Amino acid sequence: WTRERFTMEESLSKGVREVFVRLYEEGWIYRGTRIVNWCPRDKTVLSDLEVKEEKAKDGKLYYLRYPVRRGEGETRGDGDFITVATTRPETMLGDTAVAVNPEDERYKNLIGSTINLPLTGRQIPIIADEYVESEFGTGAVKITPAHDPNDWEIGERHGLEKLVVMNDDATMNAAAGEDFNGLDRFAAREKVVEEFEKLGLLEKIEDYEVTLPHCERCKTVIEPLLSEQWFVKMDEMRDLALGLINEEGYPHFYPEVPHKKVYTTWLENLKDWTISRQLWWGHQIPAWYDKDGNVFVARAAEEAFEQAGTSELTQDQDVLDTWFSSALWPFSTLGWTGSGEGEKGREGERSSDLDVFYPTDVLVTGRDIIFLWVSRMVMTGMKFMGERPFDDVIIHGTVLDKNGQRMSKTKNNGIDPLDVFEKYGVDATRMALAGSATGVDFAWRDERVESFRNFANKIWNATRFCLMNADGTTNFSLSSGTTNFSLSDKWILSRLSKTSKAVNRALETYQFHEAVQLLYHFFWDDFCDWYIELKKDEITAGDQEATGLIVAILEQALRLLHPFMPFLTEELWQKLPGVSTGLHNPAYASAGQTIMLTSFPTGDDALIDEEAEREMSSVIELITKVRNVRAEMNIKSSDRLSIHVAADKQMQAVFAANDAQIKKLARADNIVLAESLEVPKASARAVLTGNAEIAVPLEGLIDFDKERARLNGQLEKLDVELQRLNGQLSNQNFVEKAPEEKVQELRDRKAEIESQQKTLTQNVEALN
RNA sequence: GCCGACUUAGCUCAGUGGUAGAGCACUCGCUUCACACGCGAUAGGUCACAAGUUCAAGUCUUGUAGUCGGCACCA
Repeated sequence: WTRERFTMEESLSKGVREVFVRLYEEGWIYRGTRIVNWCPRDKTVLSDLEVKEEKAKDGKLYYLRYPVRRGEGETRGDGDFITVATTRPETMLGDTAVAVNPEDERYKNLIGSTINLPLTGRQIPIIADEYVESEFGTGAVKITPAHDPNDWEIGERHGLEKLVVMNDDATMNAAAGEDFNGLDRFAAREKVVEEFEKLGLLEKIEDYEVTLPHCERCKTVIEPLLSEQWFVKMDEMRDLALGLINEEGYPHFYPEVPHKKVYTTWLENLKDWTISRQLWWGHQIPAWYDKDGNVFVARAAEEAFEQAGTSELTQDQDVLDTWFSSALWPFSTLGWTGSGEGEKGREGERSSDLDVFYPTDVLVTGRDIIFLWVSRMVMTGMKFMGERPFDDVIIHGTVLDKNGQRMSKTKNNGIDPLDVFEKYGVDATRMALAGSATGVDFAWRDERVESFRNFANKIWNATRFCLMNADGTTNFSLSSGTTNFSLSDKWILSRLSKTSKAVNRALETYQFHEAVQLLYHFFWDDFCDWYIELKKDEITAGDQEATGLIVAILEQALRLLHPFMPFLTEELWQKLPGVSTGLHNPAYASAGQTIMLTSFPTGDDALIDEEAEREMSSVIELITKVRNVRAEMNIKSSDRLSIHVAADKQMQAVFAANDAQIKKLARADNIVLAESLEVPKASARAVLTGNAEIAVPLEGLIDFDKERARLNGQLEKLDVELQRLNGQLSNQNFVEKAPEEKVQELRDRKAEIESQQKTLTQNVEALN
């Protein structure tokens, strides 16, 4: 927080003025009169990016007849009109020409003629311009250079007068004529149409689907208006950004599709950037004017006075587009002011933040500001730092409402994050969002946050359990007592290491949802549902070694979870016995004790134990099968069972070593291990992977029909899989062309299924 | 008009050419002493549609439909 920055503070403002002056001096910033996007309500100019196109409800196309003049002061006969079509009839008051395509046979003989422009008493020429498409409308276009960007360009080409007929609030001005002066643009539109009708010059009105530009902020229809503003020339800026992405591939977009292409295409078609705004809030433009209107661009008033040789100057009242200062963010926040302070690579100076941190690694943002912000940071970074501002850009999805609609104030379908925090907690919200960060838009679901609230509660309770018996436990380390590790210890350490490695891999490529899933399932399924349950007896009995180990594993898990659930994990970590600054990354050994400064676990290859994972799978499978028997046969949990297991010597040894844990979790009184089963007919049966078999004697409890149905259900499932395997294995092409490993894998699986089917079939027959 | 993405369980979404997954919801059972915000066991799929490539397609190619997004034009 010592580096908190705000673009309006002095240091950053200094950078803004520096950049403005330098770009002005190089001719990359200029002041000019152009057709701009004007919001008549906010009374400011807007950049193209702040204008949103929306379909108009009742668009109309008006066909207006302009009388063609025959001789001095008179028009031709009744039929001598040229008809133009327009969606904005009021702009005809500012027309200074009518244009037709030079090749259009209908109008060829009229080129060079003059029109008596109705309602104005003005006379305007008919000109020829390639821009006009003969097929569109009537093939004749009214030209209003001061109120339409395309018309303005035609006006430039033909040296037409640029007649401004509107005020800055979109009312008509005196140039529009006495009858229209002061009328709002839409009232003027109606009046123009009425007048044309009266004159018999309104040919027709057609319904017409039209999209209109709206002010992004206030939704008012934008008026294209001739206005003097400040612009950044984009030719060189665009080339800097295009060169970077085309030649060096920076920035890397995550996900690359579709953002890289959209970004590149936008750059290729870029027009100049309007940077002045008629607003109160912002960086005031560092330009001063003398009484004759001469411009002095300077870093400060004194510098302008010096240039002008007078202090009789007034500063430009306009401010800069907010994105102008934001465009400098990657270096202005690191101390760059252009004056040399804090800048890179200056010999003899101590290393500055700019030296250390620029270029940055990654920018995280939404796609709606790729053009507004990301592209401009790239441009100014290249221009003023000489290198890219960041390597990677993560574009995350947009949060939609529960119906998949974008949230908006007008629809009132937004959610208040503070309400969500209040209801489910900040950590749950954070993890729910991280778990949704796939780059794709996603619908907001309270239930999803709720599930992570439940997860947070799970972590809290698991920690509580570990701490209940941890009094006096101070010595914990994953490597302590290595020789005494039980199967479940080796298994959980292997799972922890694999999870750590996978989480790191996921984070390296910004797969946050993947990291969230890994951690959720490691903590809940592996650690809570299995490991804690397996170790419960040892821990509640006060086994110090077991407690030390479980605390060590918990401590690692909390570190892994910390970036996703910072408050909860810090709170719990502080409560763990034996935590100290000794666990910090060595660079922070002297800081106050906090989980924030511990190293992020990377996993330990030495702890990965495939054999332990295989053996543990067998134990889990055994317990699950017995639980299934219990559930399907409706055996009360208070009824203790006896479990008979037939397995090879190796598996017998595994089950024997975990006898106590199996009894506890399967709620059994004893386990009989042997090469083959010798049990009464009234037993429920199941098969395990690896040719093992179990039976649970249920004298007086078994329902033979139900057991038959249960076993047949399992047989059916196996049969479905077997059919598929047979299909593949009988395909000669598969056997010949698929990798040998894959073929062998299927053959092994087929053998496994056939063995299990054989056993299950015998079991069913034994029930008869 | 141009470009792009998406379409997988009831809902919201993951999914790396090789046995389709999660959370929530649903069904059944459980006062098992960390947690009912819980535990245990199930059920639920024509991976939008059609063709193609491949031994093998949710995954690659093409087309179609629908949904959404971006850009442009709009006399």
